[in-house]
Amino acid sequence: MSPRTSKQFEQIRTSRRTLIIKHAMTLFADRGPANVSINEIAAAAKISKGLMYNYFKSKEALLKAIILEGFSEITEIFDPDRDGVLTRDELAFFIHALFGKLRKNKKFWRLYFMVMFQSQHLIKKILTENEMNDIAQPFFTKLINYFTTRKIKYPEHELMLFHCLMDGICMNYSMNPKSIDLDKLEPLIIKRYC
Amino acid sequence: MSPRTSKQFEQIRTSRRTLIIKHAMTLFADRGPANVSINEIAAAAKISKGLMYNYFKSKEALLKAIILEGFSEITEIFDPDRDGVLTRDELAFFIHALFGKLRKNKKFWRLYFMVMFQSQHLIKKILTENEMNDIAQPFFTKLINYFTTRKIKYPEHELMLFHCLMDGICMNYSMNPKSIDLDKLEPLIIKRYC
Amino acid sequence: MSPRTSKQFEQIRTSRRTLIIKHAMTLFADRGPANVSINEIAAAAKISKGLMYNYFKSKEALLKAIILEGFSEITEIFDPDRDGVLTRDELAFFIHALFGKLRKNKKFWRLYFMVMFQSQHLIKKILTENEMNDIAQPFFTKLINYFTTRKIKYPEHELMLFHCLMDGICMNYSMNPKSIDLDKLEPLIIKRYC
Amino acid sequence: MSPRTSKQFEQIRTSRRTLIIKHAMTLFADRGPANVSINEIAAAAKISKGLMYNYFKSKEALLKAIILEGFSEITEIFDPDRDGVLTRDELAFFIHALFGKLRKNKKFWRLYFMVMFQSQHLIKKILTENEMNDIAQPFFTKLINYFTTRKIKYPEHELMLFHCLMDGICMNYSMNPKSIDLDKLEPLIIKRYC
DNA sequence: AATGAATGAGAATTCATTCAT
DNA sequence: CATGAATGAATTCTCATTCAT
Repeated sequence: MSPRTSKQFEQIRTSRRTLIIKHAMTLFADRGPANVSINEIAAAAKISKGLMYNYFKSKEALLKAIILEGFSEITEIFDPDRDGVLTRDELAFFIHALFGKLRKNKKFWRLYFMVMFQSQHLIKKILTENEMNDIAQPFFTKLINYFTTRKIKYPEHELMLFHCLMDGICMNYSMNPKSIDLDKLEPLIIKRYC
Repeated sequence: MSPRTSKQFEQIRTSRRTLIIKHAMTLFADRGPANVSINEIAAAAKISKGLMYNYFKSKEALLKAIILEGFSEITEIFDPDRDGVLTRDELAFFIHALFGKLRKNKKFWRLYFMVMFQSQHLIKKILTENEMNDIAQPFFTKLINYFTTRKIKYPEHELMLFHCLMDGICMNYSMNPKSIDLDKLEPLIIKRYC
Repeated sequence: MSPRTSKQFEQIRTSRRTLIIKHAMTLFADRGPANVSINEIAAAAKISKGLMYNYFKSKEALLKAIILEGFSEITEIFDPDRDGVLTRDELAFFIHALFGKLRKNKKFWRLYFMVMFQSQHLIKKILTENEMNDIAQPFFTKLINYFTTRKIKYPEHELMLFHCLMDGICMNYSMNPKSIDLDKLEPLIIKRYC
Repeated sequence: MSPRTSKQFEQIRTSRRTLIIKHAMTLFADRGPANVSINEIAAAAKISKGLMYNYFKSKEALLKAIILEGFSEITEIFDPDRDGVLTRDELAFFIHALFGKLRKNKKFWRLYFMVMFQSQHLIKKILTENEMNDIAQPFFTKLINYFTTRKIKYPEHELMLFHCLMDGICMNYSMNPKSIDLDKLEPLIIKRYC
């Protein structure tokens, strides 16, 4: 057998990393990061405790990585924007896309809310790195324009309401999917806002 | 010297208990129950670790006590209703009262959401004891009637939206009060729903 | 009502002391001294923790008192003996008396064996105080004479056997009374040795 | 450097386990399990507290392991017997073997009696697992036959006496070896019973 | 790269004992 | 004499992290 090439090593590293993140996320989301030990994560991912530290330098680093990974998945939906204007269809698409992500990543959302409430200092560090604001802010600005254009009296307040509604849906759905019927809610919201 | 009367002991116990709860709630809400040690709570309350256990038989019991105490404060707002019908004014009052509680008990709400996400098994035990459902359910039923009467097409979905909106507001406000302008939102919501 | 005389106080003290000892012995014997807290004893005796310390200056002192009290009950049977000779009837009576005490004080015997095994240092202190040896030794000497007179070849070894047999019976009976039929054993032993 | 093989790890584990058990048994036997802290055991074995828990998941588990280990050593003597009959020689051998074990494992016997008295619930759990009864019972049955064959009037009572005598010897010898001259007792007992 | 033995700081909890009243 | 609030040392146990191999 020929020795593995560095490319093959690279592939092993990447897939193993993904594996660790996958298992850690499930455990973290189910029981809270504080209640999951490195041991358990290693066991779930079928690697040794020591190797874990080869991939993530600490438990906090692992959590950060998971949050960041999840963010990039989710922040994509704020992305499009050729011009600077938000159309009805674009907003409808955003809502649709958001709900799609939510359905697909229930577990991540649950973890995200957990961390959000539990250790804001951590989240803030991550948010800065990720420049969350830079991503969401333009979208919010466009939403305000959108509401202004549609003669909404207090567009910033409308934005708040929209934002809180979305948060409430994400929170409730990620915590207890059965309590929220996303399929029914989606058209209702689109009808109301678009 | 005559021994202390049982009434004196009771006073001591009550005030100490309140003291512990006060400090524990602040710490729990700020950093999450899992990240606060009994030691820290005792230090904050300026009592010995041992005394903590004289008042609460475990950390979990302390958390439960705090949650229950907070609940009883909050569930009052679901209360009134002589007849079985919800009027516009009553709904407006409910929204007003809810926001009032929210403003007053930011810390508790933050803790509540935390626990909600972190340890649903715990919350479920408490909720059962507290018969949360028995309290909120009738209100939800009345809200559905309310929407039906007002010719809303899908009253249950409207309820979901209302519920999520309120949750989103409570969540965002308790986490970061500056991000939400309750005073502006209140009339807007009342106007929309009442 | 006239104030209590010092004699009345004396009576209160004595009966309370007895009460504490009674409850403590039961608890100690059932679960082992190390697994019973002062709190529990006080609760069982329906007095306050503080008062306990008025009667016994420490947990160890309480245990000592119990052991001593029990000893004096039991060592009585070694007592009689005007002359220096042990007759058949006297030995038979001793065996009978020993079994009588055993039946009556199962709990104490259990505790005694416990303490014996667990903290010999403690027992030794007590034994010295009580001059256990001074009490049992003359009896053992007489038993040796007794065996010698009856042409037993190795009287000291016979003593050992007798001693071990009695210990074995006491131990088994106190630990699990149902496993030993004292009523049947008594005549058998008397027949063998007297 | 190549990583350690699993066989090497196994060797480490076995030797460490033995080491811990050895030190723990000495300490437990000397002062009683309840009066020995994990700290002390770890110190005696010159390992860290944490490592103890890598080998035994709790103090109780450690105690169980010690008791079980000791049992298997001791219950061997109840073993042989092709046919169902106990001969004089076999009984003599049993007595000899028992005393041999006793001499060799004084410490364990002391611990065994301690645990027996202190926490019967624990012992019962272990005894069940170990099927102590299944081991001793057949032997007892054979002893009864043995006594019956030899025209002993009340064979079950004779068994009781034999049993108590043996217990008494084991107890006294394990507690204070100097008080019992096993070498002299052995032939006496064999002469009497065989 | 991989393993899991080993560490040690720190967490929750218990409890004998003291002491103000 | 009586009470029980209060203390603090000790105990069991957990777990992130390190490191020899």
